[in-house]
Amino acid sequence: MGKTLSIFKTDKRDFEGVLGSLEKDIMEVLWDKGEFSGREVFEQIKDSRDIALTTVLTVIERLVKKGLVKKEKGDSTYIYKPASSKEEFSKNISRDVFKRVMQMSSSDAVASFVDIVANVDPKELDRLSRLIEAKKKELHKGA
Amino acid sequence: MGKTLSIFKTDKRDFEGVLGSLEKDIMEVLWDKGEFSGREVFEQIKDSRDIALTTVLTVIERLVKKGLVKKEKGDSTYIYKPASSKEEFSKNISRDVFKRVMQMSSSDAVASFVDIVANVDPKELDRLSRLIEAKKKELHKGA
DNA sequence: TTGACATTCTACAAAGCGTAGAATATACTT
DNA sequence: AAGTATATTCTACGCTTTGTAGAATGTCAA
Repeated sequence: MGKTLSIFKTDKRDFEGVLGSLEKDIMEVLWDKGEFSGREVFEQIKDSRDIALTTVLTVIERLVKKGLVKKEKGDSTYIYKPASSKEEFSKNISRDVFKRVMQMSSSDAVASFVDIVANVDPKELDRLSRLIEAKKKELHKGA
Repeated sequence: MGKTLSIFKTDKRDFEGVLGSLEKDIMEVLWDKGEFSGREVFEQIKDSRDIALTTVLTVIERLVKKGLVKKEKGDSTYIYKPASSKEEFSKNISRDVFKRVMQMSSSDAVASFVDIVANVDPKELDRLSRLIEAKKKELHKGA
């Protein structure tokens, strides 16, 4: 099986084009520990990349502006926290992405999805079935 | 229900970040008719946007470089054709997107997917069930 | 006041896309 | 062959996003 198109700008980005690579690293740190000062984030990251403190701060501020990170006054420094858990974030992104892909072509999308699930995580197929059944019932009930 | 995050760069792009808006318009024209000269594409597009011929040509060339469009010598001009049908293209993109989202968090993704399908195109739920059953059998068979 | 650390500002480079004029090539017409 | 029209290619600019980071400014304690 050849690799699929490699046309994606998103190839070099994470979380479906929402985050750049440094942004993602920072979010991971924050998600991991819940909250951190700018310097602490820097300390966590500087081992894996050669980077300046101010670079990290700049990017954190951008994340704040984007609404992905909350900034709160701590004792002597500001502290930053993720605006939502990684799970919620992932879920939101999935929803968004799926919605758009479905609108592109729902039948193709559905077929592809099953293939991918089977490929990436076959165990999820059962869960998927159950979720569908549940959803159907919910719909019939006119929920 | 608020709208989901609006953080996506892809908000202003089409086909999941693969195409810009003009690129997309051009692909649509080509998908629609199968093939066209540069000028013809321009003719099709110029009504909906105020644009120069060379702009269209430039972008078509970029699409050629990306491998999305094929360029062939015609009689007096080159003609351009989509490298793949819109369906195939969509499918490839879906696969890619799904794969990445699944890798992000397969369980969250699966749950979101069912919601979205139910939302966007409930009829697809049944098809989805059938596809899953088929896939399961296929897997058991050790295909 | 002088550091030391925190925070903000300002700035640059690279990439991707929309944009399009300038330059060049090719061919048709007279 | 010269001239004109059309086709194709080149070159380039602006805007946006992200990574990058130094300079400037703020704050607090010794």
